[in-house]
Amino acid sequence: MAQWHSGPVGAGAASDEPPTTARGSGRDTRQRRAILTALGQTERFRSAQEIHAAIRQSGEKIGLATVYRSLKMLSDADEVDVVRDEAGEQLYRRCAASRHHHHVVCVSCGTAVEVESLPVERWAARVGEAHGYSDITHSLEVFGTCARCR
Amino acid sequence: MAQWHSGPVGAGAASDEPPTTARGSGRDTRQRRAILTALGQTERFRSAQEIHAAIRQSGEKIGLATVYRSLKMLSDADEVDVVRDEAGEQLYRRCAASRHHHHVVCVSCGTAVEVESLPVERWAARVGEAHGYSDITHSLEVFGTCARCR
DNA sequence: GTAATTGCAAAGGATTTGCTCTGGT
DNA sequence: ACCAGAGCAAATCCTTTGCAATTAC
Repeated sequence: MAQWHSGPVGAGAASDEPPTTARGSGRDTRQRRAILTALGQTERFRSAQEIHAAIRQSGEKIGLATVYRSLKMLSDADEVDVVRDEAGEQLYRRCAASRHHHHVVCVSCGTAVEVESLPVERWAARVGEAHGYSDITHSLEVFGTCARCR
Repeated sequence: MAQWHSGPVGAGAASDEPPTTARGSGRDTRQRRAILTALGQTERFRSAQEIHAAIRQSGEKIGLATVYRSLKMLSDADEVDVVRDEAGEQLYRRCAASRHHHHVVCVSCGTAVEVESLPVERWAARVGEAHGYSDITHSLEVFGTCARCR
């Protein structure tokens, strides 16, 4: 119940290796690989359930809880970005940038592009402090309809 | 399941009358008045459950579903602003401004101040369009610890 | 009188968790 | 061997809904 926000949602991690490599995130299991592969196959933000369904359709057998647990680990490790759709559902996507950034997300298909803006970052910090707040963070996402969905 | 964002969360409505007046939002019932009164008593963002508890503690009898339904109507009518905390729970607050605006929210107590920024609005529109998206909207909230909670 | 509102309680839906089993190292 | 990780089902938790009983107008 009403626990307050403690940090910005979303960040990212760079990746040179094939998306099927697990790296620092725990053991190298078949399921973990399947999830990383699935994440690497699209630039769309998808829900845990969609990702789970996609993996199953590819023939892999995997439990929903495993998908949730893995996505949690990956997001905690900043290896995937997370946004919430209007319904409050969490959506995941693998990001290229490792630095702080935001997204322009298609409201129709979830396809997103990464963007950054120093001016906005500064604006948030300045406004927060100007009102007497400290430890300023912010959440920001831009939504719209992408060219393909128009 | 993954329904995409369709509009910005939060707006507001002006109010000259006492916060206990219902105005255009449906019938004037005891419960509706209690909710508006509760909303008028704080500038903190609170969950439907917290508001429900607050009303009950004040002696009024009211059902949780009624609180949810009323808050939904009020937010649809832009009479209350809504934000989501980190857990995805929806939090409500009555806002003074009727124009589009954002908030600096205390991560500890939920107290918020309204802010606006044309530069950021423009930035969002420009960036979205620059990437080929149309019908641009955005969600933005600034978080921090307020002076009283420091 | 009539339609909007309320109140429960049940239903929903996303996410988490308990616990045992399996497989990586 | 050891223990992280996987499976599955049950449990959470916020929020919505069905439906009969009320109540505003």
